[in-house]
Amino acid sequence: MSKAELTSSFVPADIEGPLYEKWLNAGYFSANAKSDKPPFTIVIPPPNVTGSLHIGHALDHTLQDLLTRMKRMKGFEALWLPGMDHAGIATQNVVERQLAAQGKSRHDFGREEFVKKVWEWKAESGGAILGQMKRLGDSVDWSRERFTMDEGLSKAVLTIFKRLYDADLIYRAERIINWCPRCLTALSDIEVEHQEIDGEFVQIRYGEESGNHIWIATTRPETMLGDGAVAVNPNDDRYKHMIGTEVMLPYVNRMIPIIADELVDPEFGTGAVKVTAAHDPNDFEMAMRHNVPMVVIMDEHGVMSGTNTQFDGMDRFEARKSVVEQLRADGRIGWEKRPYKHSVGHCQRCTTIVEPRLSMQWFVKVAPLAKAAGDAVRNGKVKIEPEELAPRYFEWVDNMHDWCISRQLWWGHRIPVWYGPNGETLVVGPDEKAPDGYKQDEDVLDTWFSSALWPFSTLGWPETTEDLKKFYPTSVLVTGYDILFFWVARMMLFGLFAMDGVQPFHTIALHGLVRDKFGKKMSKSRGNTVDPLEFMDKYGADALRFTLARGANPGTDQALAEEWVGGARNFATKLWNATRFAQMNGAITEGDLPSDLNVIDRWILSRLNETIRDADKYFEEFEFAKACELIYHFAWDDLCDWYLELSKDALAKGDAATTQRVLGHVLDQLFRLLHPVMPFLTETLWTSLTGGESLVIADWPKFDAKLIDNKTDKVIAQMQEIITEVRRFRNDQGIKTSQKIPGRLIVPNDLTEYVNGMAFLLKLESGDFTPSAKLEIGATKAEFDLTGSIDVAAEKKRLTKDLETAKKDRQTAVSKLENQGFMAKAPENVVAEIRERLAKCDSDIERIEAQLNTL
RNA sequence: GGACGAUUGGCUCAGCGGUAGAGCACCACAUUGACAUUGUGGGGGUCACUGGUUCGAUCCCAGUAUCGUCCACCA
Repeated sequence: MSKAELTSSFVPADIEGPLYEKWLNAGYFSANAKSDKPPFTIVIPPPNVTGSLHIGHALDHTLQDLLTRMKRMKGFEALWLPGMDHAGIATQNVVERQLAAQGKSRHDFGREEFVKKVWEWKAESGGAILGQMKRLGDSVDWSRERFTMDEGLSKAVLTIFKRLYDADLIYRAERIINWCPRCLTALSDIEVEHQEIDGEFVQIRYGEESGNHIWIATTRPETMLGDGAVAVNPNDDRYKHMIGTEVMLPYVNRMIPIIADELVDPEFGTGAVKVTAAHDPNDFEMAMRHNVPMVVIMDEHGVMSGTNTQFDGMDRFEARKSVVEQLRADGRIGWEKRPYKHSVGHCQRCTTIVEPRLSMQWFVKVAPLAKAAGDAVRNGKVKIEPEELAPRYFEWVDNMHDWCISRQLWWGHRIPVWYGPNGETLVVGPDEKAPDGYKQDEDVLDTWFSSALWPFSTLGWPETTEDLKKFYPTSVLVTGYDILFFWVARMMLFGLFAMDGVQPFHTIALHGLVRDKFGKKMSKSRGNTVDPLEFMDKYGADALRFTLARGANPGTDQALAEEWVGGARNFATKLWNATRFAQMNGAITEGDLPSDLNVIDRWILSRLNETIRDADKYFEEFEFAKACELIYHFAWDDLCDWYLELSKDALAKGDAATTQRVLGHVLDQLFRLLHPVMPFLTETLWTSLTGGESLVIADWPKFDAKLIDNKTDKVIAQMQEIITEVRRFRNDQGIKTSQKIPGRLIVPNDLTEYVNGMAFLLKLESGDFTPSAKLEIGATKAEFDLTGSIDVAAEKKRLTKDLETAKKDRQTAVSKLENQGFMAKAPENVVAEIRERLAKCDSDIERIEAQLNTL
């Protein structure tokens, strides 16, 4: 391939699409497997179903793709396990919302037709979101994409269901579950979000004042209609005598017993608790212990029903008000606390307040599964990065309640249980059929039930496929900590169970969430969301990727502002122009590195190798932010600001084969190192510079210890100091940057070779002149002819300031060296360093004072 | 009520037992031939507070305060 000259000084806006097509068509993403290394498999979360790319997905995707690209360059066969799942509430909600906009509901279609409709919509939006993800430059071989809803993976769902059922780990029972009256389905515990709300807390009297009566306190007065008992603590002296007696429940006119249960906290409220067994999990527990009747008083919409009171037909919140009013009118209310802050569960999807409700559901018995999932991390089979997040995982896994897996939706995997005409129950596995006359359970499975199968179902399980043998267990799961419980922990539960104790992945790498520029959570209602597509349009996919990767400290949220993306775009431009400069100056990318390297060459090669070594380490440790920071500063500061600048003189003279080769080498390696983060840009620059086929299939840069040369740091630091000082002097004297002035540098021996280079940068013209100003920078002297008079005041000000600083620094050093404790206990190198510092301060002070005197 | 984390320049965040860092923002100057999506120079922080350990603490320890997140059956 020939080298292509870069013409414009800006990165073209349209490199992404064509490049991605090129990679795809060339088969780079699937064809570069090198078999001498174990496969690197990465599990990726199913994209959301909102139909557009969310910034969180962009982050996920960027990091996953980054690792994949790096591993491929390192010679691993790196595989993504992509797919689309989300067979759950979210998907159904979206479609139902669309139907509602047309004044229709799913019931206008019937189950079969509705499911078909969701499929159509899903294919469309799924395709859209995949397209958007591709714009980020993913290196997925999408030919392996699988839908868990398709036949093959339904098989996995059937298989695991039957296995769990046969192992007594799935059961059906009537329990209190979280019910969303809007989505009309059961929810698992983690699909419920608890929020503090302003509620009420009221004291209510059961029974007549004249007779046996008791004051209870509740935040949910309307549920009194379903009370089956009142509970008190058995050791509560106030109520001991009442235990076993009965009180009259108002309106319902039923006598309910007063029972004793340890669960009741005598300190709280009145110390007497109403027991609404069918609408509260605690009450349900107590009711089970004491045989209290369970009365359901609401229908699935949260409307009061079946109480045979005037409240039937009222919405639950309306009923609450109404019940209190009636009680008040009847003199049954004691104190009322309003507002009363307490925590109430909301449906994660639609924010409706969840109604605990007694109903028949399917559950996974999690205790043994969760134990294994916890142990896998405890015994090191699976590592959580960063490890600070492990306690969260343990807390959840070790205290998990049984998982309600049935959903009263139409979209999803139907529960594979069939009921016979005589009450038979039959679990139908794959390749089995229920007998005629049997009817399938109407409910579908929780999304996460099938998502939990991801690491192996996408590889063909339950068949023992070649893929499964090769790629399971997978290597790394990269995802946000927000779905640690939803998805990650569930994959652990099922993976360990289905695969006979083999973990689904060895590392869980958790990143944080993307927040707005002030670190606030993004939300539509707050209006502070950002659109990744918009940023990609404006600044390019690479700029977005770089921004996200640069902000990705493990497990930590990152603030994202448009300015940061702009900054990343600037970085891209910088690299672009550095490459143009290299091309214009004949950078060479072939052949061995020359042996006649000067100190500047040795320095940049040393810095390059340090950067390769450290950035590689950081990438491997999922420290993306650190790796990016390192590369950024190497590229911009070391390479562009110093190496290129210091090389200009030599390059301008046209006798710089060594510099040309070193420059070509450094850029070549830099682009390899940066490729996983900025694939499009580096591909363009690298192929243009080297004429290579593609960076995607190039080798990862190799750290070369022989090129580390720390002695060069000191020399370069000296040169940097000289240049900075002279520039500062020029600046203080008001000399234009572009203006050449007569001047010369008198440097110590080790710098003589670079005098011309420095003078070139500082726009100093040698020749005969009478110095009108002098500077001393360490062992270097600088002399200038400023023709006119120099600005004495400015120079004095500067020197005085420097003098003060030097004196202060000197004092610090002196007091340390005079400190006997320090001298006795501090390590030698530290003492030596302080001594050096003192010496430098002394000479600085002497020099500055001398200069001041001459002014 | 538990768990985890945070508190560092105007903003967002790194960092570290040995004279405080970045990006952006700010001020001044500059249209120089890689780059104004730039360059050069500059200003700005007693590293939340209080104790302790240490020759030395922004860093380690304890406590306090504030904030954030997650978990939890407080009616």
